[in-house]
Amino acid sequence: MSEIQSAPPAAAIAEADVPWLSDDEQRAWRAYLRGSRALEVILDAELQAVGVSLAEYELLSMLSEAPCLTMRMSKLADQTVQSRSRVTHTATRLQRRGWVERHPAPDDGRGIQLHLTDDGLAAVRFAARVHATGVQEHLIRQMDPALFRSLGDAMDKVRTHLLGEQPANYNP
Amino acid sequence: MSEIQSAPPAAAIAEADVPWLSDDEQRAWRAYLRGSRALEVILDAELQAVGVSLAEYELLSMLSEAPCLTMRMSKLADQTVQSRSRVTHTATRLQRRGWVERHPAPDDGRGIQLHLTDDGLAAVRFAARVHATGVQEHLIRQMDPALFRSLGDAMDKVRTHLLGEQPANYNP
DNA sequence: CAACAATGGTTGATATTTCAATTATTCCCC
DNA sequence: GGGGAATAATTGAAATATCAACCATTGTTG
Repeated sequence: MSEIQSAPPAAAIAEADVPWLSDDEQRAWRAYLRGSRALEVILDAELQAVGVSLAEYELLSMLSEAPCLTMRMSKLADQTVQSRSRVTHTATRLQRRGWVERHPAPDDGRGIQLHLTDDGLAAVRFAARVHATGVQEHLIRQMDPALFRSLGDAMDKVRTHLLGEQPANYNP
Repeated sequence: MSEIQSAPPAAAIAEADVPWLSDDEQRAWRAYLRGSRALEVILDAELQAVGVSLAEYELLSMLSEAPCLTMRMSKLADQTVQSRSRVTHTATRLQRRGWVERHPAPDDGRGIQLHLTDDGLAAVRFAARVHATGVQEHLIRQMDPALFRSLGDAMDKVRTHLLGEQPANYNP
């Protein structure tokens, strides 16, 4: 984010051989940064109000959709774009609440399968309603469907670029 | 995020009186979640590599554009969508590095003006190049200009909804 | 002008995240 | 089959973020 635009220091202009952002790009990027931050803040707060953080919810939600309510730690980390370490810690906390269990992976001695318990399923079902409502209200309702589709397309390109080809709802 | 789609538990379907997400919405929302997370991760990592976190960079960058390189703590918090407490802590760390100074606000006895030092300005100028390059590479280059504009528009609507009317580059 | 609410900012305890090892297992390949 | 590289997950310490309580000042109201 260049400080050059609103207070151009003579020295800095000379070295403009790197792709600065144009005014329009700058504006769009700022809107993105602030909007996405605010969105995450409110969705997290709404979930916290019912006792789950957004990060926790994402894990639980992935699990709830997985076959047998079970998924490997590393896949969970990949799909939620969280570090392995973070998933480990979060899983430990969820386990303390009795929402998940750890089981050794049958096929790979190094692996752990995280399994959603009945209590966990109940919790995530409840949270899912809160979350879906929030997404509708704060994101989808704020624009017409075409624009929302564009948003999805745009972010899908970013996702693909950074994370590779798997589609948004890939499971195996 | 409803678990209903890929593993519909009979019980949950009955209580469908809340706005679940449609398949398309779900896909777009997932793309957004993962894409935005991945984007933040990489932009943060690129900045960390030159010694600044994204959160720190945002503060420094705002300061660098402000008149007299100076801004009130609370405005900084508002504009970066961070809590006041967080801004306080971050400012303290930046101060330890000699990048910002605190001065009492002339007009309001409660207020503090954060001022960017010369070292801070140098640091943010350097970081800005890294950041702008990352935004170009990972976001802008990944889509055609029209789509990027749509992205900006979409997030601007979200921002307005959640944060109010101020435009993305409002200063006073 | 006295009370009292609201604002601006800080503080410190607590919770979470990151980071750099560490362990165990599997994969590869000679 | 043995040795080393890669992968899966965990650990604990350090960095950072959140939360609630707090102090000082300002604004408001009667």
